[in-house]
Amino acid sequence: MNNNNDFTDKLRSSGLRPTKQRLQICKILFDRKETFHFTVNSLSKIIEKKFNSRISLATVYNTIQSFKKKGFLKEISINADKSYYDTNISNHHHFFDENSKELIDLNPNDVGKINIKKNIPGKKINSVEVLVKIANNN
Amino acid sequence: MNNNNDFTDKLRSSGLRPTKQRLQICKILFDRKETFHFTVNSLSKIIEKKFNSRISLATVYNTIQSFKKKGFLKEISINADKSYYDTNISNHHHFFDENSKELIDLNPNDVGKINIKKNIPGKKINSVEVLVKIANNN
DNA sequence: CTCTACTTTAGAATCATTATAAATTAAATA
DNA sequence: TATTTAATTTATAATGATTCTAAAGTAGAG
Repeated sequence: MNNNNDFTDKLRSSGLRPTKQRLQICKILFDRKETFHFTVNSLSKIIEKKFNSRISLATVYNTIQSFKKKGFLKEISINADKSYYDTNISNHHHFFDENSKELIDLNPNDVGKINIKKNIPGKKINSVEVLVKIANNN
Repeated sequence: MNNNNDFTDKLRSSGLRPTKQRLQICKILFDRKETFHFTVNSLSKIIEKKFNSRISLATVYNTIQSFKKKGFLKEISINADKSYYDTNISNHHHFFDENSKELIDLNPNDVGKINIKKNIPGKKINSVEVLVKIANNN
Protein backbone atom coordinates (compact mmCIF):
# COMPACT_ATOMS: atom_id res chain seq x y z
CA MET A 1 0.00 0.00 0.00
CA ASN A 2 1.47 3.30 -1.06
CA ASN A 3 1.48 6.18 1.34
CA ASN A 4 1.64 9.89 0.88
CA ASN A 5 5.42 9.98 1.07
CA ASP A 6 5.71 7.55 -1.78
CA PHE A 7 3.54 9.76 -3.92
CA THR A 8 5.44 12.85 -2.88
CA ASP A 9 8.63 11.19 -4.04
CA LYS A 10 7.04 9.93 -7.22
CA LEU A 11 5.89 13.42 -8.11
CA ARG A 12 9.07 15.19 -7.06
CA SER A 13 11.33 12.85 -8.93
CA SER A 14 9.36 13.42 -12.08
CA GLY A 15 9.56 17.17 -11.70
CA LEU A 16 6.01 17.76 -10.53
CA ARG A 17 5.38 19.59 -7.30
CA PRO A 18 3.51 17.45 -4.82
CA THR A 19 0.48 19.62 -4.34
CA LYS A 20 -2.54 18.65 -2.30
CA GLN A 21 -4.57 18.13 -5.46
CA ARG A 22 -2.00 15.94 -7.17
CA LEU A 23 -1.57 13.83 -4.04
CA GLN A 24 -5.30 13.30 -3.77
CA ILE A 25 -5.46 12.19 -7.37
CA CYS A 26 -2.47 9.90 -6.84
CA LYS A 27 -4.22 8.28 -3.92
CA ILE A 28 -7.24 7.51 -6.01
CA LEU A 29 -5.39 6.35 -9.07
CA PHE A 30 -2.38 4.50 -7.75
CA ASP A 31 -3.24 3.30 -4.26
CA ARG A 32 -4.86 0.10 -5.47
CA LYS A 33 -3.93 -3.34 -6.66
CA GLU A 34 -6.14 -3.59 -9.70
CA THR A 35 -5.91 -1.64 -12.88
CA PHE A 36 -8.27 1.30 -12.96
CA HIS A 37 -10.13 2.77 -15.92
CA PHE A 38 -11.67 6.21 -15.78
CA THR A 39 -12.71 9.36 -17.56
CA VAL A 40 -12.01 12.86 -16.29
CA ASN A 41 -15.60 13.13 -15.22
CA SER A 42 -15.78 9.86 -13.35
CA LEU A 43 -12.50 10.66 -11.62
CA SER A 44 -13.79 14.05 -10.60
CA LYS A 45 -16.84 12.48 -8.98
CA ILE A 46 -14.72 9.96 -7.10
CA ILE A 47 -12.55 12.76 -5.73
CA GLU A 48 -15.58 14.59 -4.40
CA LYS A 49 -16.93 11.51 -2.74
CA LYS A 50 -13.66 10.32 -1.23
CA PHE A 51 -12.32 13.62 0.07
CA ASN A 52 -15.55 15.51 0.49
CA SER A 53 -14.06 18.41 -1.42
CA ARG A 54 -13.76 19.24 -5.04
CA ILE A 55 -10.86 19.92 -7.34
CA SER A 56 -11.48 22.26 -10.22
CA LEU A 57 -12.18 20.39 -13.44
CA ALA A 58 -9.39 22.35 -15.10
CA THR A 59 -6.97 21.00 -12.52
CA VAL A 60 -8.13 17.45 -13.05
CA TYR A 61 -7.56 17.88 -16.77
CA ASN A 62 -4.14 19.41 -16.18
CA THR A 63 -3.12 16.68 -13.77
CA ILE A 64 -4.24 13.85 -16.01
CA GLN A 65 -2.35 15.41 -18.89
CA SER A 66 0.80 15.75 -16.79
CA PHE A 67 0.54 12.19 -15.51
CA LYS A 68 0.05 10.93 -19.03
CA LYS A 69 3.06 12.88 -20.22
CA LYS A 70 5.16 11.44 -17.39
CA GLY A 71 4.03 7.94 -18.29
CA PHE A 72 1.95 7.31 -15.16
CA LEU A 73 -1.17 6.82 -17.25
CA LYS A 74 -2.19 5.57 -20.66
CA GLU A 75 -4.97 6.95 -22.80
CA ILE A 76 -7.07 4.28 -24.50
CA SER A 77 -8.18 4.62 -28.11
CA ILE A 78 -11.94 4.53 -28.34
CA ASN A 79 -14.04 6.66 -30.59
CA ALA A 80 -16.23 7.67 -27.71
CA ASP A 81 -17.33 11.17 -26.92
CA LYS A 82 -14.76 11.37 -24.16
CA SER A 83 -11.27 10.11 -23.33
CA TYR A 84 -10.62 7.01 -21.28
CA TYR A 85 -7.49 6.49 -19.21
CA ASP A 86 -5.86 3.45 -17.68
CA THR A 87 -3.53 3.16 -14.69
CA ASN A 88 -2.12 -0.01 -16.21
CA ILE A 89 0.70 1.31 -18.34
CA SER A 90 2.01 -2.08 -19.40
CA ASN A 91 1.37 -3.30 -22.89
CA HIS A 92 -2.10 -4.74 -22.98
CA HIS A 93 -5.40 -4.59 -24.82
CA HIS A 94 -9.05 -4.00 -24.05
CA PHE A 95 -12.61 -5.02 -24.35
CA PHE A 96 -14.98 -2.08 -24.62
CA ASP A 97 -18.50 -2.87 -23.56
CA GLU A 98 -20.77 -0.85 -25.81
CA ASN A 99 -23.71 -1.22 -23.48
CA SER A 100 -22.11 -0.17 -20.22
CA LYS A 101 -19.38 1.94 -21.90
CA GLU A 102 -16.82 0.27 -19.68
CA LEU A 103 -13.33 -0.95 -20.41
CA ILE A 104 -12.09 -4.39 -19.42
CA ASP A 105 -8.44 -5.39 -19.54
CA LEU A 106 -7.22 -8.22 -21.69
CA ASN A 107 -4.15 -10.09 -20.52
CA PRO A 108 -1.29 -10.32 -23.01
CA ASN A 109 -2.02 -14.00 -23.50
CA ASP A 110 -5.70 -13.35 -24.16
CA VAL A 111 -4.68 -11.82 -27.46
CA GLY A 112 -1.33 -13.18 -28.48
CA LYS A 113 1.49 -11.37 -30.13
CA ILE A 114 0.62 -8.91 -32.84
CA ASN A 115 3.20 -8.70 -35.54
CA ILE A 116 2.91 -5.70 -37.84
CA LYS A 117 4.54 -6.58 -41.13
CA LYS A 118 4.12 -3.25 -42.86
CA ASN A 119 6.71 -0.54 -42.56
CA ILE A 120 6.42 3.09 -43.59
CA PRO A 121 9.71 4.81 -44.38
CA GLY A 122 10.52 7.64 -42.00
CA LYS A 123 7.90 6.50 -39.50
CA LYS A 124 8.24 4.50 -36.33
CA ILE A 125 5.60 2.54 -34.48
CA ASN A 126 4.58 4.18 -31.22
CA SER A 127 1.95 1.74 -30.07
CA VAL A 128 -0.18 -1.19 -31.14
CA GLU A 129 -3.62 -1.26 -29.56
CA VAL A 130 -6.30 -3.86 -29.98
CA LEU A 131 -9.81 -2.83 -29.10
CA VAL A 132 -12.43 -5.55 -28.95
CA LYS A 133 -15.94 -4.17 -28.89
CA ILE A 134 -18.44 -6.34 -27.12
CA ALA A 135 -22.14 -6.04 -26.47
CA ASN A 136 -25.01 -7.88 -24.89
CA ASN A 137 -25.61 -11.27 -26.35
CA ASN A 138 -29.37 -11.30 -26.70
CA MET B 1 -17.05 3.63 -62.42
CA ASN B 2 -20.33 4.08 -60.65
CA ASN B 3 -22.87 6.48 -62.04
CA ASN B 4 -25.79 8.31 -60.54
CA ASN B 5 -28.24 5.51 -61.32
CA ASP B 6 -26.16 3.02 -59.41
CA PHE B 7 -26.22 5.26 -56.38
CA THR B 8 -29.93 5.86 -56.74
CA ASP B 9 -30.47 2.11 -56.67
CA LYS B 10 -28.07 1.64 -53.78
CA LEU B 11 -29.93 4.20 -51.72
CA ARG B 12 -33.41 3.08 -52.69
CA SER B 13 -32.74 -0.56 -52.01
CA SER B 14 -31.53 0.28 -48.54
CA GLY B 15 -34.61 2.34 -47.80
CA LEU B 16 -33.03 5.77 -48.16
CA ARG B 17 -34.50 8.30 -50.55
CA PRO B 18 -32.03 9.29 -53.22
CA THR B 19 -31.89 12.99 -52.56
CA LYS B 20 -29.56 15.39 -54.29
CA GLN B 21 -27.46 15.70 -51.13
CA ARG B 22 -27.11 11.97 -50.59
CA LEU B 23 -26.19 11.42 -54.23
CA GLN B 24 -23.52 14.08 -54.03
CA ILE B 25 -22.06 12.46 -50.94
CA CYS B 26 -22.21 9.04 -52.62
CA LYS B 27 -20.29 10.38 -55.56
CA ILE B 28 -17.53 11.62 -53.34
CA LEU B 29 -17.35 8.59 -51.09
CA PHE B 30 -17.98 5.65 -53.38
CA ASP B 31 -17.00 6.71 -56.88
CA ARG B 32 -13.36 5.79 -56.45
CA LYS B 33 -11.10 2.78 -56.51
CA GLU B 34 -9.13 3.37 -53.36
CA THR B 35 -10.34 3.30 -49.82
CA PHE B 36 -11.14 6.74 -48.49
CA HIS B 37 -10.71 8.07 -44.96
CA PHE B 38 -12.41 11.23 -43.83
CA THR B 39 -13.95 13.25 -41.05
CA VAL B 40 -17.26 15.07 -41.31
CA ASN B 41 -15.38 18.31 -41.67
CA SER B 42 -13.02 17.19 -44.37
CA LEU B 43 -15.91 15.68 -46.28
CA SER B 44 -17.88 18.89 -46.02
CA LYS B 45 -15.00 20.86 -47.51
CA ILE B 46 -14.64 18.41 -50.37
CA ILE B 47 -18.34 18.74 -51.16
CA GLU B 48 -18.07 22.51 -51.36
CA LYS B 49 -15.07 22.35 -53.64
CA LYS B 50 -16.40 19.64 -55.94
CA PHE B 51 -19.96 20.86 -56.39
CA ASN B 52 -19.48 24.52 -55.70
CA SER B 53 -22.37 24.41 -53.28
CA ARG B 54 -22.71 23.52 -49.69
CA ILE B 55 -24.70 20.94 -47.78
CA SER B 56 -25.71 21.83 -44.26
CA LEU B 57 -23.38 20.33 -41.70
CA ALA B 58 -26.39 18.75 -40.01
CA THR B 59 -27.21 16.93 -43.22
CA VAL B 60 -23.67 15.68 -43.60
CA TYR B 61 -23.82 14.33 -40.07
CA ASN B 62 -27.21 12.74 -40.70
CA THR B 63 -26.08 11.18 -43.95
CA ILE B 64 -22.90 9.76 -42.51
CA GLN B 65 -24.87 8.27 -39.64
CA SER B 66 -27.36 6.70 -42.04
CA PHE B 67 -24.62 5.32 -44.25
CA LYS B 68 -22.88 3.88 -41.24
CA LYS B 69 -26.07 2.29 -40.01
CA LYS B 70 -26.65 0.75 -43.44
CA GLY B 71 -23.12 -0.62 -43.46
CA PHE B 72 -21.80 1.60 -46.26
CA LEU B 73 -19.20 3.08 -43.94
CA LYS B 74 -17.12 2.11 -40.92
CA GLU B 75 -16.17 4.35 -38.06
CA ILE B 76 -12.58 3.94 -36.92
CA SER B 77 -11.64 3.92 -33.25
CA ILE B 78 -9.16 6.66 -32.50
CA ASN B 79 -9.12 8.75 -29.40
CA ALA B 80 -8.96 11.87 -31.49
CA ASP B 81 -11.04 14.94 -31.01
CA LYS B 82 -13.24 13.93 -33.92
CA SER B 83 -14.57 10.80 -35.63
CA TYR B 84 -12.88 9.18 -38.60
CA TYR B 85 -14.73 7.13 -41.19
CA ASP B 86 -13.62 4.64 -43.80
CA THR B 87 -15.26 3.61 -47.06
CA ASN B 88 -13.49 0.28 -46.79
CA ILE B 89 -15.98 -1.79 -44.83
CA SER B 90 -14.04 -5.04 -45.05
CA ASN B 91 -12.25 -6.32 -42.00
CA HIS B 92 -8.95 -4.51 -41.80
CA HIS B 93 -6.77 -2.46 -39.51
CA HIS B 94 -5.05 0.90 -39.52
CA PHE B 95 -2.00 2.97 -39.01
CA PHE B 96 -2.73 6.37 -37.52
CA ASP B 97 -0.07 8.94 -38.24
CA GLU B 98 0.12 11.14 -35.16
CA ASN B 99 1.92 13.89 -37.03
CA SER B 100 -0.35 14.25 -40.03
CA LYS B 101 -3.45 12.87 -38.23
CA GLU B 102 -4.07 10.61 -41.20
CA LEU B 103 -5.22 7.03 -41.40
CA ILE B 104 -3.51 4.41 -43.53
CA ASP B 105 -5.01 1.02 -44.27
CA LEU B 106 -3.29 -2.18 -43.28
CA ASN B 107 -3.94 -5.25 -45.39
CA PRO B 108 -5.20 -8.31 -43.53
CA ASN B 109 -1.86 -10.02 -44.06
CA ASP B 110 0.04 -7.02 -42.68
CA VAL B 111 -1.33 -7.93 -39.28
CA GLY B 112 -2.31 -11.56 -39.27
CA LYS B 113 -5.25 -13.14 -37.57
CA ILE B 114 -6.14 -11.90 -34.13
CA ASN B 115 -7.47 -14.57 -31.87
CA ILE B 116 -9.25 -13.37 -28.76
CA LYS B 117 -9.09 -16.09 -26.16
CA LYS B 118 -11.10 -14.38 -23.46
CA ASN B 119 -14.84 -14.74 -23.30
CA ILE B 120 -17.29 -12.77 -21.20
CA PRO B 121 -20.54 -14.55 -20.39
CA GLY B 122 -23.57 -12.85 -21.91
CA LYS B 123 -21.45 -10.75 -24.24
CA LYS B 124 -20.60 -11.20 -27.88
CA ILE B 125 -17.72 -9.72 -29.85
CA ASN B 126 -18.84 -7.05 -32.27
CA SER B 127 -15.50 -6.06 -33.72
CA VAL B 128 -11.77 -6.41 -33.29
CA GLU B 129 -9.80 -3.35 -34.30
CA VAL B 130 -6.06 -2.91 -34.29
CA LEU B 131 -4.75 0.62 -34.30
CA VAL B 132 -1.05 1.13 -34.85
CA LYS B 133 0.07 4.61 -33.98
CA ILE B 134 3.06 5.84 -35.91
CA ALA B 135 5.05 9.04 -35.88
CA ASN B 136 8.04 10.66 -37.50
CA ASN B 137 11.23 8.76 -37.07
CA ASN B 138 13.62 11.59 -36.25
C1' DC C 1 10.86 35.61 5.39
C1' DT C 2 10.76 36.92 0.55
C1' DC C 3 10.59 36.13 -4.07
C1' DT C 4 9.63 33.70 -8.17
C1' DA C 5 7.96 30.23 -10.79
C1' DC C 6 4.63 26.74 -10.71
C1' DT C 7 -0.33 25.59 -9.68
C1' DT C 8 -4.98 26.04 -9.06
C1' DT C 9 -9.19 28.07 -10.11
C1' DA C 10 -13.66 29.87 -12.02
C1' DG C 11 -15.42 31.04 -15.85
C1' DA C 12 -15.15 32.01 -20.76
C1' DA C 13 -14.08 30.13 -25.22
C1' DT C 14 -13.80 26.47 -28.56
C1' DC C 15 -14.98 22.57 -31.16
C1' DA C 16 -17.44 18.43 -32.48
C1' DT C 17 -21.76 16.72 -32.39
C1' DT C 18 -26.83 16.45 -31.55
C1' DA C 19 -31.43 18.45 -31.07
C1' DT C 20 -35.17 21.41 -32.72
C1' DA C 21 -38.59 22.96 -35.42
C1' DA C 22 -39.75 25.08 -39.69
C1' DA C 23 -39.35 24.78 -44.75
C1' DT C 24 -38.65 21.72 -48.57
C1' DT C 25 -39.06 17.63 -51.30
C1' DA C 26 -39.78 12.64 -52.71
C1' DA C 27 -42.97 9.62 -53.88
C1' DA C 28 -47.49 7.41 -52.90
C1' DT C 29 -52.27 8.10 -54.05
C1' DA C 30 -56.23 10.16 -55.92
C1' DT D 1 -51.07 15.67 -63.05
C1' DA D 2 -52.59 17.44 -58.48
C1' DT D 3 -52.76 16.33 -53.71
C1' DT D 4 -51.11 14.52 -49.63
C1' DT D 5 -47.96 12.62 -46.37
C1' DA D 6 -43.87 11.33 -44.48
C1' DA D 7 -39.02 11.78 -45.14
C1' DT D 8 -35.40 15.07 -45.58
C1' DT D 9 -32.86 19.29 -45.33
C1' DT D 10 -31.69 23.34 -43.06
C1' DA D 11 -30.25 27.16 -39.96
C1' DT D 12 -29.75 27.73 -35.53
C1' DA D 13 -29.68 26.59 -30.74
C1' DA D 14 -28.13 23.38 -27.32
C1' DT D 15 -24.95 20.20 -25.33
C1' DG D 16 -20.80 18.21 -23.59
C1' DA D 17 -15.94 17.54 -23.52
C1' DT D 18 -11.91 19.95 -23.49
C1' DT D 19 -8.84 24.00 -23.57
C1' DC D 20 -7.81 28.81 -22.62
C1' DT D 21 -7.26 32.87 -19.69
C1' DA D 22 -5.82 35.64 -16.32
C1' DA D 23 -6.12 36.28 -11.51
C1' DA D 24 -5.21 34.35 -6.90
C1' DG D 25 -2.72 30.92 -4.23
C1' DT D 26 1.32 28.07 -2.97
C1' DA D 27 5.84 25.39 -2.97
C1' DG D 28 10.45 25.67 -2.56
C1' DA D 29 14.87 28.22 -3.34
C1' DG D 30 17.75 31.51 -1.33
